[in-house]
Amino acid sequence: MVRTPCSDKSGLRKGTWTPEEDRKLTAYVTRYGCWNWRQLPKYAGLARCGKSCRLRWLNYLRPNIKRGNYSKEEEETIVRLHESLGNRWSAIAAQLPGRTDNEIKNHWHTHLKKRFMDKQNNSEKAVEKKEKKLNNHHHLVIDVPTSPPLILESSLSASPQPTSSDQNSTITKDNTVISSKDSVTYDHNNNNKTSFDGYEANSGNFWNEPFFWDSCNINTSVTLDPASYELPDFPFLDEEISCHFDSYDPLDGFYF
DNA sequence: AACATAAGCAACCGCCGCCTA
DNA sequence: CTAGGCGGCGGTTGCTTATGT
Repeated sequence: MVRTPCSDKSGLRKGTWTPEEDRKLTAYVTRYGCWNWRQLPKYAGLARCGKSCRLRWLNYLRPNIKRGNYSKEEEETIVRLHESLGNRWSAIAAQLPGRTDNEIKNHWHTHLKKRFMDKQNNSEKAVEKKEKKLNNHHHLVIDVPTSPPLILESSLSASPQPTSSDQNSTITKDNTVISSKDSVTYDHNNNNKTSFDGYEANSGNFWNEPFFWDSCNINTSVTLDPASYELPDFPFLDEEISCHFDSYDPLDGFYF
């Protein structure tokens, strides 16, 4: 799944995230939290808009993200919740730990919707049949179910196809996401190759100092364990701001 | 083998509601 | 009360890969 990297008029990058950008964002958010998404890319050395960073973190980089095939139970939950909540994907995602609203939305549109509609159609046809039959027998009152049954056939997950996420990336035991399909290669033995416009544009303050992973050992994959980083002090020694991060939630990876 | 079409999914866009000054 | 900033959300797009002809 590779999008051609591009940038908009303001010089902000768009499109697929590179491993380098992932590392920068992961390192920054795990260390300092998401105190302000709009400002964050500037401090993290990313030429991305805040929304893009937020989306990337929430959907792919944050810890405890569950990738890969959906279990039958998960699919049943999605269908059941969608019936009661509609397209409120965030509310549905809240009931499925590790799954993101975007992923659930995609899964619904590509897999579950069709099955659900088929079932609904079959159900409606069955009702029509029943209706016809009853009408033929001159019955006046017809009991029409308002919604199709939510029982999923066992065949739905009988031969699950690996998702592209499965095929293209793996998460190791230490929460390391390894992508084999990234369009941008990064030479970790030569960090100079990855000089970054947004980063270079700033000078004379914190962000024209060599970015912190230049001097720390980060392996070639995106590591999500904050403990594996050696990060610098908070970039701005403003007590007002840094006091917000005096506690760290290891589950969410945020400082509060 | 070459082309066309469908499927899958990461990422963007724009709207909305909340919060604060 | 109001306007602006921000985050969150859902719809949509566009690119790659898989499958069919």
